[in-house]
Amino acid sequence: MTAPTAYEKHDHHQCIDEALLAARKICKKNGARLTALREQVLSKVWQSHRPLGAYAILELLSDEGQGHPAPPTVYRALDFLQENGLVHRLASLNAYIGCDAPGRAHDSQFLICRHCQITVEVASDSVSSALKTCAERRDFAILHSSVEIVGECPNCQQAQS
Amino acid sequence: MTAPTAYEKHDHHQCIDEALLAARKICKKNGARLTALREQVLSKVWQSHRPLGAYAILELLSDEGQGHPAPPTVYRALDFLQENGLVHRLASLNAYIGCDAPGRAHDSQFLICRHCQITVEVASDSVSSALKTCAERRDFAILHSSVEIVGECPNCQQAQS
DNA sequence: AATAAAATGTTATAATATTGCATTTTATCC
DNA sequence: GGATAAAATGCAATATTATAACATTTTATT
Ligand SMILES: [Zn+2]
Ligand SMILES: [Zn+2]
Ligand SMILES: [Zn+2]
Ligand SMILES: [Zn+2]
Repeated sequence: MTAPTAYEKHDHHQCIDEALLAARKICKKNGARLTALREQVLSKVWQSHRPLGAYAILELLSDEGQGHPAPPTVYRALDFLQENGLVHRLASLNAYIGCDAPGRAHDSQFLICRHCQITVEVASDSVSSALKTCAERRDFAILHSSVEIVGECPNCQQAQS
Repeated sequence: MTAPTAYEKHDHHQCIDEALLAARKICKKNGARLTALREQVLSKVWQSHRPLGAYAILELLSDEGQGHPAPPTVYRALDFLQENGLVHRLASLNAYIGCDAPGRAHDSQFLICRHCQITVEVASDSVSSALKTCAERRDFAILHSSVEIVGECPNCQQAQS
């Protein structure tokens, strides 16, 4: 099994299902409580491979008839999901996306298509080690790092020409 | 002459002066108008090696008795400065910092001390090329990229122990 | 000097995020 | 099982960051 690359057509329900399964497993291991609300937020985040803003998630929850939750509800769920490595926040977009490799410690590296917004998480060892070397050279102790690369995905480049 | 490393004690007035001089030169070359207001904003941004929020800049301008400018005033100046490569925006902090190498095209790479907030811009070729390779491998066309590494600067690490 | 373009001033408002406190749900202890 | 504590959620208000829309002023061009 190869992971779907997001750009390609794929059975996206599988992405959501896998994400939820992985999340349950990880939370169990961490002794963290993946409540119904948190699962709902996580599945909204996974509804596409595009980053989603907190207020967009809020609307989706409303639409689903879960009452009309207030912002803190969503932000708290997102905080929980981030703490448990299940979602990442993309600072340049004020938006959130499901983590592709939850459970493994890793920094945050993304390719973001400015056209279609499809965003893929990458886990480049050479990027990571370049960052590490760069920091070490300056005696800087890394706590966490984030890489956000904005550009055009293969599909959108083709559509252009 | 070696560039001050921000962590070390240095004559910071020189940083500000150099930044202003460089800015004038670049704007002249670009046919861009570095107005009094824009210079004021740029020097506020350079008042420390710490990223500064738009509203903080606004306050500094007020304190200086330039009247009480409104947010758009500052945001417009910051937009101008960014377009001309004189400041960078740090998305993870919603804050702005003077560019260390204006004039040369480069992506945005920073080491941010979460303790003292001192932030240094780095220009690591190995990071840049790792990013490039990583994107190419996925047929992703980079428009721009940003790297924000959060951790502890050498000074704050020492103070710890 | 007349005109157009660019920059700034001003007011209002949008978008994102947090604080503080009440209530409910879940876990823990006896 | 019932009492207690801890965690999660609901909810109202508000803080923070950023932009839109339009009037006025300044600067450049003719
Ligand atoms: Zn998918
Ligand atoms: Zn695309
Ligand atoms: Zn300095
Ligand atoms: Zn520090």
